[in-house]
Amino acid sequence: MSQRDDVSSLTLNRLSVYLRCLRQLQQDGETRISSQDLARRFHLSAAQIRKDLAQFGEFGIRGVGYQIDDLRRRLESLLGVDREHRVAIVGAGNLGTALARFPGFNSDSFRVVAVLDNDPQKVGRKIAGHTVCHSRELPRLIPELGVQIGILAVPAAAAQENYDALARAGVKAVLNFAPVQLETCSAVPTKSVDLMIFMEELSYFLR
Amino acid sequence: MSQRDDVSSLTLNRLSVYLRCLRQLQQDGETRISSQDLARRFHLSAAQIRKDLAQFGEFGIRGVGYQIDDLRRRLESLLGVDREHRVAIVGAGNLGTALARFPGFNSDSFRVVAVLDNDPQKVGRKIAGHTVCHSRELPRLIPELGVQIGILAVPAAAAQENYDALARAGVKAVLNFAPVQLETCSAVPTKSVDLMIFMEELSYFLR
DNA sequence: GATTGTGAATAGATTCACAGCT
DNA sequence: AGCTGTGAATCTATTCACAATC
Repeated sequence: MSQRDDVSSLTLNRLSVYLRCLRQLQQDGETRISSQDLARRFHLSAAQIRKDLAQFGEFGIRGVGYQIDDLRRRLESLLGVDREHRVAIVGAGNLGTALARFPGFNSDSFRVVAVLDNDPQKVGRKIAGHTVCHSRELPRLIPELGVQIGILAVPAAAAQENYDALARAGVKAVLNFAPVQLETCSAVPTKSVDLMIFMEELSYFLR
Repeated sequence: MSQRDDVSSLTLNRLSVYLRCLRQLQQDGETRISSQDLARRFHLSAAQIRKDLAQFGEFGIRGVGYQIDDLRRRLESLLGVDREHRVAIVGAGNLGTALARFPGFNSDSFRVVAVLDNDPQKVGRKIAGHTVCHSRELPRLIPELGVQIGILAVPAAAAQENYDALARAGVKAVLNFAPVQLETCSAVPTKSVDLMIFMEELSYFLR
């Protein structure tokens, strides 16, 4: 169970894809699969599957393939989704609200435990079972609720200060939806999701 | 104005970032900037800025730098965001609703012109000024409204069929939020945004 | 003197192809 | 016989460093 920190984001994202495929296969009643069949079935690359997995150990059986249940469990453990992570959503606008209701955020691996906003109008409202708290409570709530992951769903102008507040309060990772290049501290890994950039990429192909 | 189709996604995404930075600078009243200053100010790489831009022409002045207004316009034209693209959102759940209200989708470059759903409960409702139409109207509406970009905000199980319907109806690009590996036809470039994969990547760092 | 644009160098990711197990 | 795990080969992306230009 090697755990070097130099695993690329590309690899990690593919591991998530593999995990999803394995779950599907298991639902379909399969118990074993080869990298080749996995690749064929889900439009992936067999060599890449093997290389990706090889970074973390020898999970397969030569001449046979991978035991689906076993590999699934190993990937879950590797990605850390075999335990529950507590999530706080900062920003209770359209996006924050949609995220709070997102099924993936109320699953076995991720659980929203707080929704915050600095707009007095929104504080006190109920969203997906959570009463919106004022952002000023953030430094208290994060440690109190054991929040490990912060989700930034605030306007661009407010993103940096809220990132800083989350980092100071002790979250271990941040998912940012605001369209800014955050100045991140390396102790708090951050992933940015920027809709406008995706749209502009598509726009490039419309000519 | 070279327009080869072999520009990497990474490069395109950085062009979007540069564009955003230039707009900010222009708002701040700047008129000229060097790759070095741009890099310093927004935590980018000067050499990479120059290489990225060089793929499309010579936009700068040696010894001087880049004219902000000029470069901004060239990037806008390059990315195709100097014209309006019509957008249809398929799926009027939480996410579809949040997207319909997203300011970026009611801007100069992108305009939502239709929201569709196959749930009779949702058809007829108003979302951000749009009356939700039934998905069966899709083949008629897409050409009629001149929709170029389709946004998939439907459950995983419905994603492929709706992608196919959008492609058949003539959209030129698709942004997919459903957690599936779509089988895409190469004529309709597709970008997938998968929240669960982002979360699992962050989860990896929580140990 | 300053900065771009770019070939050459380096680093990183993917694919190939086969030795080594079962 | 069949499939994994992996070194070597290829392809892609980034960084370096400097000649060309203003």
